[in-house]
Amino acid sequence: MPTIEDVARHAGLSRTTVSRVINNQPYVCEEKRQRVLSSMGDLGYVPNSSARRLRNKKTETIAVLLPRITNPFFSHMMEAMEKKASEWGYQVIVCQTHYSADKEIDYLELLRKKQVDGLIMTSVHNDWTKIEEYLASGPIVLCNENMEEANTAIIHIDQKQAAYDATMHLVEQGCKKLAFLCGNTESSITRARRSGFMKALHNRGVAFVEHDSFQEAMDVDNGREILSIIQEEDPEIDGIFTGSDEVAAGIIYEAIQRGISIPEDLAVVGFDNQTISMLMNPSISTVEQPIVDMANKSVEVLIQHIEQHLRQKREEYVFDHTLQQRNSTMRNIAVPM
Amino acid sequence: MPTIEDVARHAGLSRTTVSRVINNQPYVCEEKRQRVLSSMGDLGYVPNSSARRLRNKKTETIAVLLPRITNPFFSHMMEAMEKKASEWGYQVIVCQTHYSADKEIDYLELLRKKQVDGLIMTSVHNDWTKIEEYLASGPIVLCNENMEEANTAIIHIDQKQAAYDATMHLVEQGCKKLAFLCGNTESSITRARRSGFMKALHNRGVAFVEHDSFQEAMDVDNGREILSIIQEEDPEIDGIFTGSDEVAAGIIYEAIQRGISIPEDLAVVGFDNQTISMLMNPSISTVEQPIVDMANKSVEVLIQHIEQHLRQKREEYVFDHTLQQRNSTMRNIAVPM
DNA sequence: TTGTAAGCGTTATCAC
DNA sequence: GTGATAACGCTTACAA
Repeated sequence: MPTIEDVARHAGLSRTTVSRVINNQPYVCEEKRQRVLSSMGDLGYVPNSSARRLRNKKTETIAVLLPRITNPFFSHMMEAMEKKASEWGYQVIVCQTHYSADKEIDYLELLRKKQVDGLIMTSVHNDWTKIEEYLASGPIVLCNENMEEANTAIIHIDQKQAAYDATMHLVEQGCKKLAFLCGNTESSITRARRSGFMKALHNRGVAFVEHDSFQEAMDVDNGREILSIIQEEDPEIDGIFTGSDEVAAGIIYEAIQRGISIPEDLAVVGFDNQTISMLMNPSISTVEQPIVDMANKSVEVLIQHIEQHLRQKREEYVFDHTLQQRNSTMRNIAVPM
Repeated sequence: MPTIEDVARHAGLSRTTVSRVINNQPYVCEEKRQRVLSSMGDLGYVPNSSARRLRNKKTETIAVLLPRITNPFFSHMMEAMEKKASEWGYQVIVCQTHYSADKEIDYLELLRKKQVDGLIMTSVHNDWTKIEEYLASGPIVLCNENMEEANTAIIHIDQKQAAYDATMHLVEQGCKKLAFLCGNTESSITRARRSGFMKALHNRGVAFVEHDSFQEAMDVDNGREILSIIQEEDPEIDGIFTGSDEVAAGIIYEAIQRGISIPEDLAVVGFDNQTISMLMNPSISTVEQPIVDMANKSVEVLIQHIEQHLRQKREEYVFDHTLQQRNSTMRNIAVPM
């Protein structure tokens, strides 16, 4: 592979001049500019990324941490983030934590090694005090989680209000005994949603059920298992708040197998308005989040922080959610499927 | 940020010795090794990735090209690839081509810039002769596509046989007039599947329909539109081969809206055995590919090529597929849902 | 407008 | 065992 030195020699000029041409800098006359350009062409020269990164102290790369890319919520986040980053000339490294605090730390280390200029976390599995240490090495943006103590940019919806809205909807449809499901037990999201759920119940005096296995509800299989448990242990439950459309889909699938009718016997509300929520039969009522807008904002804020060396300052962006009412909850009013 | 120089000074030793400790090299006595280790701890030293990349001429990073990460087929590929790469200590850059040949070239350039050590393509939008030029800069593995001319490692299933199997299944269920849908028109996959589809028809003398809009069928919305077109233009079609479960789901969704009964009026077969194919009601018959195995193999082969400097040699790995028969096609025999 | 030379933070070579 | 020193390929003062 030819280096800048080779190009300079071939063009009969100095490395400096070649460098100026590469970087579109002024102070190089048109004739020499052309000579450099044609030498670059002749030799098939391409600037070496590693050398530039070392010299310029920037990588033009960001890392995006998420649990698993197969979860549609996160793949939609990633799609938008990669697209936006690419527009700004940044590369994106995928970092799947698989819900592990240790893996999360491994990926945060990318910041200290200077392998990335900045990092977006869409899920959090360590305490903020632990994560905060990494802010010294580069900017971190939280997208989705809202940690109260976090002194950095955070992008999210009002999870408490969203859960409240969804739960109130179940209550209004006449549910008398509700179950609350969530993913990662200790996340800020779960705490906020639980609090919104409880608030809605409190207002109406409806009963609810806690169960250990309702604490790790992430995917279709979890949803199926949970419906089985509910049938065995507490068949009186007639309404379920789930934290994801996949879990809701699993519940509905299993309910159909067992001849339980949705929404009459059991109303179910999902989260995220994924394609599956529209496709299921019955379709799934769900809370819609503006995923693409949130993703775009996260990347913009991160790149701004990178380029302006901002850090250690809380900066909050709250996006709006909307409740999509569909057939998995609508008991009173007939809704065209 | 402290450098190796700072650590050396703090420990009262040379950079060389510190470097030896960092890289677990021999010829450093235990006492000094400890002194270095504790200096590193005191200063919070972390080796700078850019400097290492320049010096060692390797990035320990690979790029994975795919159309869109939200497509479940590709997100499952990516999940497995990132996991496997991570086990080997490699980072993964996501490169979404959005079906564009130009974007594909932009990402191939990562190889020439030495920003990645190697690259996996899961879809191809340029001619092989164009892509081949990049082999000079680093290894490329094709996972999913099978280009006949490609002199590199390729991992795939027998798409022709898979399409043949799926089509024969439709024929055996009594379909008299079939439609063939596919994604990217000019891909090797489409060519192979079309040829398998035709072979099955040829054997049985069944009719089939071509239509321009059947050529860009990638997602749920495309599926819905296509069913509308079929209803208007050729309602006699009673069996559809789709290249993806999402398209099949869209077709089924729209068919239900219109009161068309599946599989009696219309049998539909999907591809990939995604979650959606099990969840839909009726469930979708589909061709299963061993995505995770293919992804793992691709990463292993790529890393082997990187570390052993192999290149320019055709090397083919063909994986087995299986047809999952479900309710979207099973007319004769009742299958428990 | 152009070129010389220093240095980004590592690691490999070679001498001690 | 240990330590100077010279790269790796690039950019940027500073000089000319």
